[in-house]
Amino acid sequence: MTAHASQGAKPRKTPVQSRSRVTVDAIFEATIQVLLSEGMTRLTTTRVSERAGVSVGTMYQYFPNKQALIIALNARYLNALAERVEATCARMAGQPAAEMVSALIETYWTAKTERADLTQALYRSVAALDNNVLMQDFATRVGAATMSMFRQTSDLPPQDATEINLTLTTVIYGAVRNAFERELGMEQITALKASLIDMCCAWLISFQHRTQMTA
Amino acid sequence: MTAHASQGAKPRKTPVQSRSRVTVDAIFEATIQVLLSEGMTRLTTTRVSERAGVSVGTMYQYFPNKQALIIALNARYLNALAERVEATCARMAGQPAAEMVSALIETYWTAKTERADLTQALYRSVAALDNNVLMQDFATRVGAATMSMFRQTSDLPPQDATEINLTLTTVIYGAVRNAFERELGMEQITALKASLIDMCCAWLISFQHRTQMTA
DNA sequence: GGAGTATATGAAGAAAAGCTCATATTTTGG
DNA sequence: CCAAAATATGAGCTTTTCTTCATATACTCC
Repeated sequence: MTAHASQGAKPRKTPVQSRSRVTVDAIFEATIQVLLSEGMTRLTTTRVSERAGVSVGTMYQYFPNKQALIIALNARYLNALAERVEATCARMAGQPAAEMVSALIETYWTAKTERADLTQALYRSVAALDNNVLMQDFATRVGAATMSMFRQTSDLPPQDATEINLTLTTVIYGAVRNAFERELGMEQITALKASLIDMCCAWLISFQHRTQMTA
Repeated sequence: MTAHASQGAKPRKTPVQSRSRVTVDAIFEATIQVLLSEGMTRLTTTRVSERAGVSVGTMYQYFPNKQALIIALNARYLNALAERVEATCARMAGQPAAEMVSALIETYWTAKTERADLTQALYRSVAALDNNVLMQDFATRVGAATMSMFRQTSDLPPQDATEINLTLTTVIYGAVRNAFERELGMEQITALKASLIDMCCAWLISFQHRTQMTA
């Protein structure tokens, strides 16, 4: 992974001592705080390092530029999210499709809700990036996990897994994100989640009916 | 200066002569082009005015700052989109809910697909804005139109209109956006649209069943 | 303890972007 | 045709931001 480093997106140095690991963590934390309090446009290297309690030079020792910092932060977050989704997928293997959908939405929703402000801040920070391999990679990685899960339902033909996977993931990720962008009250959010689950399940059932007919 | 407009988001001057209207249009067009060719981070007042073939000063005569320009551009786009959705809603009043959903998705989808690159560029440009009343206003406006439409279905109880409206709009807008963010091939896009319509309809049917039972 | 490596510092140069204003040109209306 | 209003200009001032580098401090391990 040291080779192609497309746009200087790689860390300059990798921390080896414990204090530097602390430093890098502090920088990430500071980035989040600045993102939340000042917004993406006012996020500068100086502000971040100030907040982190380190000098600008230190920051540049680990991140070759601002973009790399944002990318790294998002990569970190997306990685954690992917791990959780993967865990859910593994856990639900072999279950009925409706259970899978429900668990998937629950996982995704919870991960986003835990820190709603951060979720939104990160959404915006990635959008500010011109290049966007991150989301693409995330989609591929998580797509593989859900795909393998849907192939192992107890109540759906495996040959439909591709269509099911594409549709469900698109709808779920999209709806969740949109739900966050509107600023809704708690009751609406909760109702929305329930409806989303219902909707996905209703579609799956209609799917089963169709395949039964053709069978 | 006039009364301190909220965040300087208002146009400084409103064009009255025809040549100035041409100028403003050119600025909007240039903004789009720069957005597409250079991306949001490299979009600067200088670059935009250069592309528009006017001087920077001229730009600042109509837009007090860069943010105002982006806001105005998006407002313009969202207004056009809202009008189309409103037209569809008006046209579909009294029809079966499934027809409504289908028409709504079709309208939204077409509007986005017509200029997919622009759609994506605008998504990013708004996201880069720290403050975001635009989307909120759009959601409210379009929400009113769809709400009124769903209240007039031939096959659904009007008291469920609120839940139906919130759920469907969230799912549709979210899914459409997500579909654009992944870079999918034509066949996948088409399949996705069909599935989305199916899914919404399946949910509506399940909804009808439930309300029939309680009735 | 000391040589060598890792990490931290922050003043300062360079680049970029935002924005203004004094001046010039065009249009309008009487 | 002329004065007032509208519109256009763009050099250049200001502010912000990025980034580097020479130097200093801390750690590791023999």
